[in-house]
Amino acid sequence: MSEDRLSRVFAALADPTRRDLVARLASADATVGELAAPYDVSLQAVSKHLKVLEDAGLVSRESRRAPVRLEAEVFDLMTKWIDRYQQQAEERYQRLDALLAEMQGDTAPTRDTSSREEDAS
Amino acid sequence: MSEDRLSRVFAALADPTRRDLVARLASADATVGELAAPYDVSLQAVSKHLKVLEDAGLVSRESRRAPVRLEAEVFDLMTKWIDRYQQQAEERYQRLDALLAEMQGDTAPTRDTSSREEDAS
DNA sequence: ATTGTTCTCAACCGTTTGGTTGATAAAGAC
DNA sequence: GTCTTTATCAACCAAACGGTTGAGAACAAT
Repeated sequence: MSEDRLSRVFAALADPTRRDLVARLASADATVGELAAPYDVSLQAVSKHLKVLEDAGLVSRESRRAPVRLEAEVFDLMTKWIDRYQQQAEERYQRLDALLAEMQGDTAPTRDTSSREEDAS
Repeated sequence: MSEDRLSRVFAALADPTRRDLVARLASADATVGELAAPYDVSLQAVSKHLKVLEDAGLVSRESRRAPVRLEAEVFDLMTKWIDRYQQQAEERYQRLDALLAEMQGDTAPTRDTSSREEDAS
């Protein structure tokens, strides 16, 4: 289930350190050690963070000490989800605005396509 | 810090139930009770979920029993973050491709065309 | 004012998370 | 080979999470 995958992606990015790792990997691949250097947590902690990112599919490596690479395709998963509901919500607002405009400018509200919506009192 | 806000937004969306709530609110406002109905968890659990969404700024209400409304602007925060690094990563790939192309068309074949990474810095 | 209904608060419980330290595996360097 | 560096595994800990139940607050209705 890719639903579960979305959960993992969002959860992975909910941590500031992990978001920073992603941000840095966007400009250059880097080894675990290099990535860990700037933070004041242990290397093990960063290694764990990378595992979370890897399990979410946001990051990959060819071998143990190889540089970590950002997996940009996963971003599409998120944007697809976001865009869908953002668009849907915006359409609703537009419909609502149209309805209000109609009610105000004209006293013949006969056909309102958004009939299931309660009247915004 | 709006950095912290991003964390809250991503964390909020990391839960499938909360994503579903957002999905449903994208098509229509709804009260807590209405929102809770389809799930087999307690109303209190859903109320908690809504609080998480509210703290993240994803959702709002005018009063206690008023219908919950989706706050679409927050999506921009995410897409802005995502787009930035996605774009950055893509640019890197393009630069890398260009580099490889140059190296191949140019002098000695440096053999091993699949040695993609590093040295791009 | 009393009654219902709707929602939130509080306390609790098991699991997950982000961190630690210490030991161990794996890859390069000599 | 041996040694050193690099990264992971394992066990542990405190805090946060997602759920429960029970009590109480807030609002609508009579």
